[in-house]
Amino acid sequence: MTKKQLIMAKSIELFAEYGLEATSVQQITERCGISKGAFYLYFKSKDELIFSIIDDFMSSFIANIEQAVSSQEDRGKLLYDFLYAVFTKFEEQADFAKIFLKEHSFSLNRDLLQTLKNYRSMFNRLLLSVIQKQYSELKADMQLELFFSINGFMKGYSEFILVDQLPADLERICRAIVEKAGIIARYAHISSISEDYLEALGVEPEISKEAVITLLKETVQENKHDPLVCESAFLLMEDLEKPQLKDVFIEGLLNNIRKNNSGKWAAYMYRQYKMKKSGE
Amino acid sequence: MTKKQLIMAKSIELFAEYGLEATSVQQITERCGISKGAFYLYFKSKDELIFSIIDDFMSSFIANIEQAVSSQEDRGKLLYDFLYAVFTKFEEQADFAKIFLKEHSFSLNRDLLQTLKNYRSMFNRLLLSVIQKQYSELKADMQLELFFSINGFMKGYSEFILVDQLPADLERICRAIVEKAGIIARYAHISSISEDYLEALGVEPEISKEAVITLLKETVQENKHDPLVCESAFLLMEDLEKPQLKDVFIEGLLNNIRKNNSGKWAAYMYRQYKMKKSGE
DNA sequence: TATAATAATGACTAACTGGTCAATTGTCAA
DNA sequence: TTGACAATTGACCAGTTAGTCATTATTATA
Repeated sequence: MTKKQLIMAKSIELFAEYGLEATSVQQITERCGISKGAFYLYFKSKDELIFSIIDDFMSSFIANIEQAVSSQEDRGKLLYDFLYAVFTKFEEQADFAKIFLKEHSFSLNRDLLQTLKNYRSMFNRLLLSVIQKQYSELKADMQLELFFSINGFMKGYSEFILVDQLPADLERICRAIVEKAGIIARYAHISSISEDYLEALGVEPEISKEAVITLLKETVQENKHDPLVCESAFLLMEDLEKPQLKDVFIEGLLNNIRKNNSGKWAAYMYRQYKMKKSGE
Repeated sequence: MTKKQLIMAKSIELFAEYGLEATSVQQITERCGISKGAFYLYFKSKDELIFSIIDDFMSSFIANIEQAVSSQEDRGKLLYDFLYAVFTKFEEQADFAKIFLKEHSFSLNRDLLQTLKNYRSMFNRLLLSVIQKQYSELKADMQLELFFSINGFMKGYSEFILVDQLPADLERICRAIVEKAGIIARYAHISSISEDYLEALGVEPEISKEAVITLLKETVQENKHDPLVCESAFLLMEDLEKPQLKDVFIEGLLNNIRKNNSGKWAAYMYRQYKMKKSGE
């Protein structure tokens, strides 16, 4: 573990315990057993550290869910996989999830707020797409109802798992939520919120070709030793500049690079970029 | 508006915008147009201010809900009334609700945390009792499921109303939630969480006779001019010391004192105390 | 071993925090 | 107009914060 990773890991512990504001750089360096100066060798500021932590977690969070969902062929199991991916990650990274759950927006840097907003809308879009696939027979307004319901269930159970720290059977929780979603889809009729809100939910973030290439390059950096990943990434970059490969090949290449979080994230953003392109 | 109320009102605005920690006493006094010294004439410390704000809101919040629920004869409408009372209060006091929604626990005074926990469990008990009455045919484990579901719905919609600040039709939202609760009660079978958790949800706080009397005295203080309230409060105090009145009279006296928040709160705590007594 | 390059330190600064209190201002009865 | 009392002020204190930088320790290289 590099010193940078050490700082991030220990910071997450402290942030989860005391909060972002109330944790001082001093405390962080003490827990890491390094000097204050050393901290500033790895991060320009406390804000940058917070940004790194959130960005790190959220990108791998989104990428994980996306992978879980995209690898599920059976439409009837999509929501289950989605939920299971969410809760597993939450349980795995309980400390981070606590920060995320509790610290909503206050006193965060503007850029960070915007980034968080982007991630939230990515998450919303993922959940929405799951609902649209698994409950395709529903009208838009009732899909929105389902969205709110499932979101609520997730919030409630997250708090249960994280705050109360009680042992929970994730599979059972997911099955219970899926059951409830199913019966709501089947029997509910009253819509609570205008379906116009659907648009506001998952505002597409701007993704530039350059941003995707940067992500691919990072993936290459982190997988220097793995020729399969590197070659796949280079081919993908080429195809971004001059599209000629068939979709099936691209999907294969994307699967090749999904070896770690950085690769999963690059793959996710690649697809988003492509989808946006083809939509135009 | 007294200066104390002014400080509280302006503080709520600032806390909702920047958070409890990030708002300084300086900022508060500036917004109020008073000096720093003046602040400390009305509050011993910043902590005491925060405590006052939370205590003020929460006691009236709980008391309001309790009144709404206890005055509803039709069991089928209990949940609706409960939800409507919750959301109305949230919309009314959006700034406070934001604080409450966002600021979960970090770096708060121990006493304050305990107080918050007490209020939360009062809230939980209220919701549970509503569920137990309106869905009395359900087994305990499915009542717990309902509790989690409704809690989730409330969280989701609260965020929608407060954070996104969109115009919302409260009645429609409440009807939609009640419908979903009904559907879940009717068709759901998978329980996600052991029903043992029911006990942990609404741990009864300790209520002493003295505490209730103090509340009654405060009510008298705030309603000096109203002989009906004063007389009722005194009779209630007497009956606490030497119980002799029939329940129906006590209920009447309690209704008499429910003229303002302080009275509602005293009435709520009186009943809680009585219920605990009779349960022993 | 000697030298260059890199990593790490911790005393320091300037800004801000919650909280205090001697000094000032405002009020009102005599 | 005076004087007693209460209300109000803001300079001030001790403590903490994020962030800096001259100095020192460690490592790699020749």
